[in-house]
Amino acid sequence: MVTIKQISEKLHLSPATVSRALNGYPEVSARTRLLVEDTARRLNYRPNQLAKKLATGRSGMIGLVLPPSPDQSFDPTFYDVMTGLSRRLTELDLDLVFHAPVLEDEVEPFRRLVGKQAVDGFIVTNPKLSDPRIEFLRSDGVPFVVHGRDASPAPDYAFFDIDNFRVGYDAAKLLIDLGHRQLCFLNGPEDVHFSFERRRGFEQALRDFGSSPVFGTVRHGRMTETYGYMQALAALSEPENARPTGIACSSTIIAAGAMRAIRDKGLNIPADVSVIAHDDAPPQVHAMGFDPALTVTFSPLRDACRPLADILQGLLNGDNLAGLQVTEEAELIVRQSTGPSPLSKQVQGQTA
Amino acid sequence: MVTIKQISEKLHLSPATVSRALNGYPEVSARTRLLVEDTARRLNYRPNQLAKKLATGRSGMIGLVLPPSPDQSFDPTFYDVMTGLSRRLTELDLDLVFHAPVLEDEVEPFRRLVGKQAVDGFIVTNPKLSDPRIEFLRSDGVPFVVHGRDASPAPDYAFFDIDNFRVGYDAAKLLIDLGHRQLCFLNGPEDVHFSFERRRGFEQALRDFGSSPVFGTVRHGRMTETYGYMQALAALSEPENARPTGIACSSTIIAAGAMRAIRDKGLNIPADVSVIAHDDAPPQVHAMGFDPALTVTFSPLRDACRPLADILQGLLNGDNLAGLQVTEEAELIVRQSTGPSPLSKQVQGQTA
DNA sequence: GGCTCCCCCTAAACCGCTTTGAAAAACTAG
DNA sequence: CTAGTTTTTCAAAGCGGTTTAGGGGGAGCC
Repeated sequence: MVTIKQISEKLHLSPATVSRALNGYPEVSARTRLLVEDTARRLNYRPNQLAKKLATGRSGMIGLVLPPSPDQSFDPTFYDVMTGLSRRLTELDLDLVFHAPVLEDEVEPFRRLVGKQAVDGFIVTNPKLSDPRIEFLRSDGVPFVVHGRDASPAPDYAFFDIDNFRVGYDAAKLLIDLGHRQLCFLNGPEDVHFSFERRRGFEQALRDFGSSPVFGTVRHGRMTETYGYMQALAALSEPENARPTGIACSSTIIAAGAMRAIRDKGLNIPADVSVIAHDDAPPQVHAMGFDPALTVTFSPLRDACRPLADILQGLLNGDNLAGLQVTEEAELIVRQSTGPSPLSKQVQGQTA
Repeated sequence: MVTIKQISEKLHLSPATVSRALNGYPEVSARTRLLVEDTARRLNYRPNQLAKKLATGRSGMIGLVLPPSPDQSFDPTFYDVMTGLSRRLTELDLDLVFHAPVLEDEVEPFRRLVGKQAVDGFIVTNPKLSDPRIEFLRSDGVPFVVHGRDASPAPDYAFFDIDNFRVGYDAAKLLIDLGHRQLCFLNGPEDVHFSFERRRGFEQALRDFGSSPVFGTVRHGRMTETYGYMQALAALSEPENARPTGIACSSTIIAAGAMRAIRDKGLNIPADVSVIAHDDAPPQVHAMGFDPALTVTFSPLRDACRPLADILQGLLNGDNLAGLQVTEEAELIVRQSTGPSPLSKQVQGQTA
């Protein structure tokens, strides 16, 4: 392995100058810089990361801990985040160190990594409404950025989130605008912030557009196809006057289940029942291809990776927190799975 | 952060002694050692990993690169490996640094990590028959262990694999013993070693037990439910005399598809068609619950993680290669998805 | 008492890089 | 030509550990 010292000797320069030249410091002449850069290249010099890190006090490692999962199954969205994150961090010359917690203690990997001084910061995914990992990192003063957020009304940490209130709001609004008066929202788990926000948005829309009364029920659960199927089936089995004509889903996977249930009931989409979902574009489900094409609020998870990485870097550079709390809007894309309520003739006048 | 120097000053000892005491070197008195250990604990001393690594020349990091996937979808088995590996490596005080390649170049992440001197070794998963990653690492002299192996008849690297020849052989043998004379093998992709080996085993069994002629076709493809469904459907649509009564599958996911196809054809399992699969126990599919219970060759992926990690550690310690090439047997578990051939009366005499 | 031996410990070098403080070199101005 | 700046370079001190070479002092032996 070729070191800075070797280069300096070869060039009759001091290691200090070589280091400066390679790291773009101004106090080195252009000629010397070129010379150094050239020899470094020719000698195929690679700075020893460890030495660099020891000297600078930065490890260049970012901790990523697999979020705890209720059953031991895998959250496919995490995979998406992980790969996207890795790619972006690589560009920033940071590395991802991955840990899977032993199930009992979700904080332990963080404690361990912090104790070892092995990482400069963390990315926290799938935060709970009240999350012990966030609590720990905050109290320990370790830099971290959250994908999503916890329940605190004004978080004092860096995060990247989408406007989940709007997701719920827009879904409900669209359905209401189409004349639907009996809605059902198949939301995510009850203990995560995004579900909470979407529910708030959903219910706010019910209130805002309730010139004629609109009814909506919200159901919570793990976002699986089965959950979507079962809950939609249950909703559609209600007596006629409580049966939803518009179903909002917190994920495309849920929507897949819901649509299956609708069909099993002998109903048509969107003639009898409209379906809208939030789509964060997990590749598995995208490939599925919905028929009819699904109306969604759209915000690809992968798109979150770049900001997440960049926010973290900002954090490490000591940037102001204000710029490191990002909330993005999801895009409403209307396709064929939503249409006017089958009962809309009765209420059209009131809506318009 | 408390350092060795602080401890040494507090105790009026030299840093050298403290270092020795903490690392269990013999040339330090029992009394001193206890003293040092005790103060270290009280002061909550954590050795700086970077400094340690710089001094010892070991980074304590293991590289894990997401294997390239033909489409961009996720191989759920990789997740299993990743978590299991992380847990075991944590016990060995090693950390996993994760990289996702940009799609064009699967070797690049390795080159990068090696260049940065960021890792002590690699775990390579999903090897191809001829694999550029293995090629690179070998030529570069970096320690690595392969989960599976490539096509070389006598690999000169460390690996952990299951006896895939036997997997194919046992599956065919079981079906043949049950009187089946027309078999079909829905194997994995053509360009991976395990498929190749299983096919070899499968075909060997056909030859070994061919006192009465046995026919078997082997199909290759990506191991998805759809693949299983399509291929099984195709096989079952053959003219009567070429229609398989026993289907072997390279994974439980394939089997799920195959079983669906069998049912769609109005056939019964195992009365009309027997199904056997290889089961590496990915949690997603396990949960699925087969009906009838699936006969399998069994070897959980998770079980591979511990040996993989241990082999790698052996490698880093300079152990002899011979002990670091491990092939394990899969276990044959006969359940309800296999039964005598519906045509067995005709051939029973010849088999017994 | 003098000698060796062993045990326990220390001083100092080292890992490869960064960074501070100061000196040398190269300009600029008077 | 000298004094004063500015630019460029260097020596040396870290970063926090490990490790080598060596030293003090008590025990054992003659």
